[in-house]
Amino acid sequence: MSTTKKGKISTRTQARLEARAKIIKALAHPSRLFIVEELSRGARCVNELTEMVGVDVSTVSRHLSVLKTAGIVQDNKHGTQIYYILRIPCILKFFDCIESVLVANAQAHMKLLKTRRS
Amino acid sequence: MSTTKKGKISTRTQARLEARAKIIKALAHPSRLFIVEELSRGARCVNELTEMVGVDVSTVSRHLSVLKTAGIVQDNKHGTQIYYILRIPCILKFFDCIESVLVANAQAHMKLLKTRRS
DNA sequence: TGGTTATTTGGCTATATTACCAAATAACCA
DNA sequence: TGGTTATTTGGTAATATAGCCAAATAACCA
Repeated sequence: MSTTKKGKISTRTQARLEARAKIIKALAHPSRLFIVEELSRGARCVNELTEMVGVDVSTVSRHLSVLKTAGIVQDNKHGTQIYYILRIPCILKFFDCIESVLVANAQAHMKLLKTRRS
Repeated sequence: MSTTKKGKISTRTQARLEARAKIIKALAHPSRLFIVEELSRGARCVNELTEMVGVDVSTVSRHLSVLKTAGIVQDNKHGTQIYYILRIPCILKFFDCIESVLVANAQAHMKLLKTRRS
């Protein structure tokens, strides 16, 4: 038996955590969240996304590359355009959970305001 | 009606994306993922977590502060110790989705190896 | 009060991330 | 082939993040 039970993090666990963190980090940017949401509605090419996101096309390309490296999106060459699609649609459910953090934060904030008043 | 439908991102949407990204970013670190998982088993004080994570206590304290600012954990003073607890337990389900990205990545890798061989 | 333990914060360095512009590459059309 | 459009990549600057050590704070005990 190796080190488990309250001890330091095992190498195996460490690797698992790093792998997960990489994927989460790939999602941790407003523009990339937008891209993922948009792709959930269907394939989009770099140009289309660029117009919507409103930053330089090279920046959008880099964001897409981050998502692709993480395995979240996949590209599809079609003539001179490259269409991106979501590879893991379940990523969207994930957002519900994030939303619940936001709701809780908002509630806590309200409560704080009320307390202050009394 | 304001700008929706294919146009650039609205200010409102932008704000929503930024709020979400902040929370996701707070989770995007191996040590913080570990902390969240550990807290899902029950309250832990900074010292306990520090022993497990294996970095300086000041670093763990900073990680906890990131999670707290994001609204993911909550602290509970108890004598000279401060116990942290998960504020949003659903955060854990979230990991299943991340896991499915990892599985898909592994499968793609396998497939690639097979293709190379033929 | 003075000492001890738990935790946070300031200051610093190293590294990573994001954005832009300009240039390179790729695919198509005339 | 030369031109045009779509996309990626190199280079660079600004900012953010993660880690450590040392010092500050807080709570307890003798």
